[in-house]
Amino acid sequence: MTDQFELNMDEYLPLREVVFKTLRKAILTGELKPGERLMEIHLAKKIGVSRTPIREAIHKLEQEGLVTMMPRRGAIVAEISEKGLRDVLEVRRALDTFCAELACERISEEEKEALRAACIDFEEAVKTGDATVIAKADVAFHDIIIGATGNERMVMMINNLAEQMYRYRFEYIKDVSNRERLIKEHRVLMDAILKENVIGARDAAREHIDNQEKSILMQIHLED
Amino acid sequence: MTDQFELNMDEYLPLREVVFKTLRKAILTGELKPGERLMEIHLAKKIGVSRTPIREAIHKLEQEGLVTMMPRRGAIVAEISEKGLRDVLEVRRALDTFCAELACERISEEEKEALRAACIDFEEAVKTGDATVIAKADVAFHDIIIGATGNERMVMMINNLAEQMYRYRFEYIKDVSNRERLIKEHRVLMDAILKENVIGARDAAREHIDNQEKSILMQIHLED
DNA sequence: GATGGTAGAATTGTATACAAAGTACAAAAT
DNA sequence: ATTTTGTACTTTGTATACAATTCTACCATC
Repeated sequence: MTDQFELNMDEYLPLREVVFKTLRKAILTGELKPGERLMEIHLAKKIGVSRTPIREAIHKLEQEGLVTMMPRRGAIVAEISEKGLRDVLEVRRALDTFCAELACERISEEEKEALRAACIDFEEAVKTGDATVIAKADVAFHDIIIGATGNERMVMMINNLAEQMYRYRFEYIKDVSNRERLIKEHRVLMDAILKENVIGARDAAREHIDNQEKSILMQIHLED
Repeated sequence: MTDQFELNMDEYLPLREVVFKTLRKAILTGELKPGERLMEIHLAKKIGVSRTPIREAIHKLEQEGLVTMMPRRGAIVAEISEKGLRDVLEVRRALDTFCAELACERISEEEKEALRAACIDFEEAVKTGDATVIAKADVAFHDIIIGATGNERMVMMINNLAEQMYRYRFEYIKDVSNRERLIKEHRVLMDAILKENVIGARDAAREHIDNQEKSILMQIHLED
């Protein structure tokens, strides 16, 4: 009587989506480096499809801000300037602090429980020392807060902004010296939200982004 | 000695862009109504191009949130729910208040002058009574404030959010009873920014969006 | 040596062809 | 009368062909 026949009838994914995900991953992991050209025929041959889905995927990546297109001369992996990063972080600061406020007002009991669990998961992840695991746990923690706003548009927009910074964020997490601070910041943010302390949550969220910005900008400057 | 040779070397626009703009305008003006199907062959014949640029334009519209696609069954003009509108407005509230704050801190003398001019232009536009003219002057006024932040990403994101609501916003402006209030709100917001009164600017921006939300939601409910 | 022009290759933009899936509707079955 | 099913017709997804533009390299000219 249950939906036991809910077997995945919807396993179809257009090739353009497959290609899109493939290329996005390649960009976010650094396999495709900023400035590198994306040539349709080459990618088509490499991935084993025709040019059409490649083009559609590249256009989607352009909309996401991960590639830059110039008419009649193709696409390159987007180069993000320091100014661009600052801009992204500035928007995130506005949205994340707002999310923290909203979360205080709207978070449900289930979400509170999930938040506690995610906070502990994050601390466990730090213990493993694996940056990939830590990054995932970090994303999960923040997703709960953002999701607690109940605002799907907000979720989409913040996810997109986060994507822009994925590479730098990952480097930030790899830096062991940041990890204890991250744990502390998560705790402060969580406690404020659990107590529905709006001002405390907002301040904690701002502090969290500020520190992220400092580290990322420092790291960028080191790269020269 | 000026840039008098800046002649439009870049008059080339890919067909996909032309089609995109055409369709977007049709959606925003209500010529294509929410729920209406966008069929590639029909549009191709109507506009006089092949399916390829049509497809690319539709995909772009999907990314902008103006159309909804279902794999293998095509695209429809996006239907925006009341919840969706509330969500958009909520994000705008966060961003617009933040922009107002930033504008106080960063606005240049030239931008202050432009803001004064735009405010007067808006009042003049209201006198004409033409909703299209008013809407344009309104957009110009807000564009100066957003632009004063110097954050290009912010500009892009707010523009996209504004686009989602264009139809409703337009109805709002058409309602004569709102116009005097709009003038007053613009004045209050401008004065706060010119005086670099951060708190006043933020409050004025919030009030501005709150009133917009009230009117738009009321209008939606009337439509039933 | 620098400049400019030209042929050819490479690449993107657009159109079209073909395959696969979805839709609509009428005839048949219950 | 309602549901099922078969079939013709649309429509989308992908591949490929062709056109237009840009890039590259080389040669001629100054």
